[in-house]
Amino acid sequence: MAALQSVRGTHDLLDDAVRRHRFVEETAFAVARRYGFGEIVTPIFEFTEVFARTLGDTSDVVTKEMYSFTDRSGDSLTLRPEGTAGVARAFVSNGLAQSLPLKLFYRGPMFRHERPQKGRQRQFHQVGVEVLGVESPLADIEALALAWRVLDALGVADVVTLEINTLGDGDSRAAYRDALVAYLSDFRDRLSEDSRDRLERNPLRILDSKDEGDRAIVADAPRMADSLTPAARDFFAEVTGGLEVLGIPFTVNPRLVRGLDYYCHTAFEFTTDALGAQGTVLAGGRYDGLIAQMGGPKTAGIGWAAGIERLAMLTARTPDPARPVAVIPMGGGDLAGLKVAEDLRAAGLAAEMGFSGNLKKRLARAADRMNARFAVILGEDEGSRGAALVRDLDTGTQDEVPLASLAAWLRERPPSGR
RNA sequence: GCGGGAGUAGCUCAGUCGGUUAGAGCGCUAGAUUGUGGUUCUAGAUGUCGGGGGUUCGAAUCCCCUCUCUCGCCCCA
Repeated sequence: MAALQSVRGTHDLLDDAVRRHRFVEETAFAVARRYGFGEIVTPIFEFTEVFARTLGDTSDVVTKEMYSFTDRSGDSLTLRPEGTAGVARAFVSNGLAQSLPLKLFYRGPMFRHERPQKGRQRQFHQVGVEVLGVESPLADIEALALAWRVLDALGVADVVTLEINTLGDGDSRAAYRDALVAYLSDFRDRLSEDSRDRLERNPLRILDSKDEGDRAIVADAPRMADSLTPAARDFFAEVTGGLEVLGIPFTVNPRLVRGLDYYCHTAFEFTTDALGAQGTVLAGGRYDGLIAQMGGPKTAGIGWAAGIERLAMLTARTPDPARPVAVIPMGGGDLAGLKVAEDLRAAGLAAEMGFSGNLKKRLARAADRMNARFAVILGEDEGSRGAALVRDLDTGTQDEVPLASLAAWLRERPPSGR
């Protein structure tokens, strides 16, 4: 291993990257709050069974991507690869069935041992929401509306498309799976190697194979829609109908399948073609059986998760950092300058000191690097009158302001955007 | 996990018949200039040439291994 470097697939966030990251996170939560969501924070690691049991034995996440380790007590623990399992576990652990319905927002790091690519890291970050205890498709519609509003608030709604499908209820899914396997088995020899494997483990996944040959075979395969029970069909119709009422654009993609076992009924993905191979930016679906499967009371659930890094790469809107006041002491009065800066900070203003170079250079730095709106010049002349010279770096005008009222003066003139 | 491409200063890169002390631009630091703006000028600092091994009198340059990034597959946010 060369010198000092971060672990493969992990990255430091610096300056702009941090700001973009937080912007995505805060924007998502701000919008979620408008929909009545509260925040939940769960540990970033759990007992391995929490993930193994909920995600399904056949999923790639469980079979080859988990960061698992044995701790000093001999327990097998795993860094969370996704958020829903932990939230579901917390729901059961804390007896939250008493508090239904619940609308929960979460954010934080996730870990998957995958080969890194652009938009794919081993430690990445998600924001996500879960709605628990609402069986009605209204919850699906609201969750999708929230997703749409978040993407819109981030300024990425126009480069993203919503694809949606139904996986049906348990009966629908079992019937469809049988029909699909029966059909595909006839073409077994012509399927790609990957898909022959999928035929055993997860036949639905063959539907969205990228292999040309597979696609030709799949084109004539039986369709999920034909296997849906009337109830499942009605459910999906209500979801799509709701999206139309709310004016949220979408396309039905009958081949859309979700990777994790716990999904049923509604499945959806917001994708973009601006990110290379990792086009999915936000995805989720309904998981009515999950909590019961974990040993809790039968509880409906729907949720989604979005990749913060992927969204951060898409969003052009990064808010500028707050513009500070630049305090520039002259005549060697550095400590006096520090005192003035300290008073401004105590009054709630952002203040930075400009120490080095002559006045000309200090002003240039204040305007350029610090992006300050005002420079407070502490000169000897003004100092003798108990005042400072405040220069507006945007307009070039300056006023002499008594030190006693400096903070109040500045507060009346909040720094505008860059 | 599989297959392709790439790694030289903080950033973008030049450096290929193997040949002294490895370069440029930008950025950084300081000065010109302790009292008025992003320009300019001058000076300066910084590299285990991703890491390890090998070939050679001599390796940033050729060979092997490895690490990381990147593109695609698998899969996913």
